[in-house]
Amino acid sequence: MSMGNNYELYKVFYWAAKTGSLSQAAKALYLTQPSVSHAIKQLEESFGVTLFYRNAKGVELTQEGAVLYSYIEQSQILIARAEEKMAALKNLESGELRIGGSDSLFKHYVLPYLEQFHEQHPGVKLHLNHGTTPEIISFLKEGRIDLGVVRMPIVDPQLQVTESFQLQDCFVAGARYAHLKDAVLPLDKLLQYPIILFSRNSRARMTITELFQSYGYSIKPEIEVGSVDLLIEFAKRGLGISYVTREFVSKELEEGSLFEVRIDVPLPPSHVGILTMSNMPLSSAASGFIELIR
Amino acid sequence: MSMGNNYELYKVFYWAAKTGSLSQAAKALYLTQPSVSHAIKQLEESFGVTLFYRNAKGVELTQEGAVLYSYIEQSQILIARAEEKMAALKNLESGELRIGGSDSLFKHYVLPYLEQFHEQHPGVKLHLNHGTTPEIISFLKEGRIDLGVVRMPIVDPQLQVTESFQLQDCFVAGARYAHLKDAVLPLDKLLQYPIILFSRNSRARMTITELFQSYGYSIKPEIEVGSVDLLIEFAKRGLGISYVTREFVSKELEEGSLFEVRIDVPLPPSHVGILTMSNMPLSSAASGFIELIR
DNA sequence: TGTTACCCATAGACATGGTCTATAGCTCCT
DNA sequence: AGGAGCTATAGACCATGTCTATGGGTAACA
Repeated sequence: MSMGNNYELYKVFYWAAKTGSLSQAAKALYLTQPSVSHAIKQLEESFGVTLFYRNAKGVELTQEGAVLYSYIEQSQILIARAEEKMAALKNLESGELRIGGSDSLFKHYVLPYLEQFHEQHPGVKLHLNHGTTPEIISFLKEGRIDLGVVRMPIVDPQLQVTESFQLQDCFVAGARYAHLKDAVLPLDKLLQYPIILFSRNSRARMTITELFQSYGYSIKPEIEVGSVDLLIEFAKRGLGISYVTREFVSKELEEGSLFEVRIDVPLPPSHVGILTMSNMPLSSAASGFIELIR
Repeated sequence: MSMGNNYELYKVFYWAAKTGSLSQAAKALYLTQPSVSHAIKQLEESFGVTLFYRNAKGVELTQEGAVLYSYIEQSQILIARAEEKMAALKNLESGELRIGGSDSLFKHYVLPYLEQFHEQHPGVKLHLNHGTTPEIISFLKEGRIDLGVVRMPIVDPQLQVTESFQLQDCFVAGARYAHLKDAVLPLDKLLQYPIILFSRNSRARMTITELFQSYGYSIKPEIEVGSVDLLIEFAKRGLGISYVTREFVSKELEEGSLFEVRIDVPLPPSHVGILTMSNMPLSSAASGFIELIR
């Protein structure tokens, strides 16, 4: 018989050596004693060496057997650890979840889910990567994140999109423009006021620009800011009318520091989608999180 | 599917991960690609986790797969080492050989074989334990030595005896008794000279005492010494006639510093035997050595 | 000195499951 | 568009790992 064993035999050998008894090993492995006996014999024949002394009380390692055991023991322990670890990964007791998205989506939309997820699965490490939608898509394709949270629509055959939530953008203003509180403004009226928009090429910015163009107007911001927080802050201080996602200013709307400025055309809702790579399996953590979010 | 895998699957997983290709793994393991594909799928199902991303170029570990690999790689390396080591043990490139025997037998009989064995198998460590025959037998039964080299006869059902060599005891004297060189002495004549015997309860001492008794004489040594070397030395210096093993004084007999004192009754030859435990398998080193010695 | 009770070894029957061939689908490259 | 990689799937087959039944041996104990 040649080298290149059935590794299964090592498991049997390990238990036989560990328990000092073929019968005990058989019990531990849910086998019968003859099976174990046969397995050990196979190993011995494959090595051309006797591994155990057999006596009336059980078995005992020979010199050669002891040498083999010193290696196999470590090997088996590693495998046992591996199996534990895999179970932990599957049960979300360990592992990591890497999410990409914009800061504002994280803060106002993803955060509560992340908190809940982290509470349920404290063993899973969280990695957040923020960036614009195109950046997030790159991250995904490079395998740097497991899933991305971005605004719809996204069309990319490589990406799997799960729509998960609807957001409504709107115009808001602070106390200085209190007289607009109950008005419904036509677009041209609105444009007479200073407008504050997000400066970067965000989905929302593109949407509102296109909307005004479709009605024959061109919306040009008085102020451009780089973060949603500033958008809100500037509106509060009366520097103009901000175009923001309503869900992100719900607190301000409630407490009255901001109010919505209605206009006479419908603003299309925007959808938030969860992006994953199509044809690429999800990690347990990622699929667990997506399940939670829906 | 539950935990407690066929460890054979890990071997397949290892090669798939290592080569980054199920087809390559199949080649390495002398399997077909579908077998490997099936094996990986089994592992994945057993863990409830995807281990590889499949793409047109081959496969790539997922997060979970990478975790598994970090454990399995070590485990497989250990097994590979174990298999190498076992082959080395079998081929006597490593291991150890523990022999018990009396100093004189080592020096005059075992040593040449040991030298030859060591030359052929320099990787095998040698351990020599000297002691009397009963001590050697104890060592054997305690498992402290692999084989013992002692004088026959030995009767012990637990021991396996291989007779290997015949020795002839005889009386020798030095220059001072040169006049006895060509004589053949009757026993009573011999007893008029001072006799030097080994002091301990050796097989040789018992044999000669019994021999004289069977002829109605009692042999009482003038001098008792504790080693064969002293037995030889005292005879050389003319302190008396020593009873020694002829083969141990072959050098002295040749160079003429000692000569044999013949007597008129035949001295029975004694046999050297190799003792091993019966019903206990021999180590490769031990059986290799026994094979050499015969 | 039987008797019991535990070991391990062996033989032979059986069925599981690992391996194969054949085939299809996919992606990348020319 | 065609070819050459890759992996997945389906289904057949038989090797081999597992079982039951049995035997022999040793240790403990009455």
